[in-house]
Amino acid sequence: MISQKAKYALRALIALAEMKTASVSAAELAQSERIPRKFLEQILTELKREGIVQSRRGATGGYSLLMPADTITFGRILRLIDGPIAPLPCLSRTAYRRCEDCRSESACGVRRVFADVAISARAVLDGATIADALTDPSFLVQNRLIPERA
Amino acid sequence: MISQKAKYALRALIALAEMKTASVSAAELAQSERIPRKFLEQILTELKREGIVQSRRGATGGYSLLMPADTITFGRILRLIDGPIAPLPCLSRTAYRRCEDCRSESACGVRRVFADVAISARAVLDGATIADALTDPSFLVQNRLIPERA
DNA sequence: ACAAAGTCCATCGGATCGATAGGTTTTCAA
DNA sequence: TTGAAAACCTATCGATCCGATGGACTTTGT
Repeated sequence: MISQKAKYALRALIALAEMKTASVSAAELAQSERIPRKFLEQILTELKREGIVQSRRGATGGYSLLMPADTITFGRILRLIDGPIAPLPCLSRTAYRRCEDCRSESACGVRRVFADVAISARAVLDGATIADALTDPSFLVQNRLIPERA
Repeated sequence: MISQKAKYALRALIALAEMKTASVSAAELAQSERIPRKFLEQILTELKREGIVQSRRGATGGYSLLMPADTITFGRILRLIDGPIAPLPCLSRTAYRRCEDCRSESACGVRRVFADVAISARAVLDGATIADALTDPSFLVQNRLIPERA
């Protein structure tokens, strides 16, 4: 199960991608997406630090995407918010950690099985982008973000 | 990330499958697998309640598999110990729950992407069994639990 | 100057995780 | 028949995480 926070982050990015307007305030975004405002602010700040989102302070300030929606992968957001995608620490590429009590990594049957899970999960999550998740299909076609939905 | 408890459960089952002897005490199993004994007892009790493992009480008591190792899937153990495999509650087959704040399930872009993750994760986990994870390959061949390792 | 908005940091209640502890019941063997 | 070994049951614990809230501060446009 992914965290609520990661869901919020993804939905916020999708909403930002759908907005034509230059920027949206956290308050507006919170209301339209039904996300607790202060919590959303934290999330957006993280996304900003990652360089995914841009902010402008002061009155008329707000947030906007800093990169094209079809270059922001689910995998990147998930790793940022929830940590490694791999189901075992010893299978993470981005945050490898040896399993404390494991005798031999190469002989570990549990690891062998979960390696397959990790591979396929990564394939999906590093392949899917915010653009793939936009709610209005006509938007996708109009903007040529995806060729067509398979 | 799967829980430590699920890892213990899988390792315990693998160890039980590898044992030729009729039954093993929790204490022995705990020592050989380096799992906290009392914690392991809880796990084995759960596995027993599920009908995966058998127990005999009293002196000379212990645990043994109640079904062939190649019929015990990773998916089953994971669901028992860690809960649903699906990354979103609204994608779980075994424990479906609507996402509280979701407007429309069918229009949810996040859901669409994670549906693919769920499908592939299930394919792997419901396909892999304890027999697939046994450490000693010769055991597998000898007992014809798998034809050969791909 | 003031209001609106982002930023920073602390805290909080509740849940979960990993484990430990102690007592009870069953069983076997001496 | 009694004592040890083992499963079984329930409670509790400390640490961490999760989801969220609050307040103080800074920046910015009008």
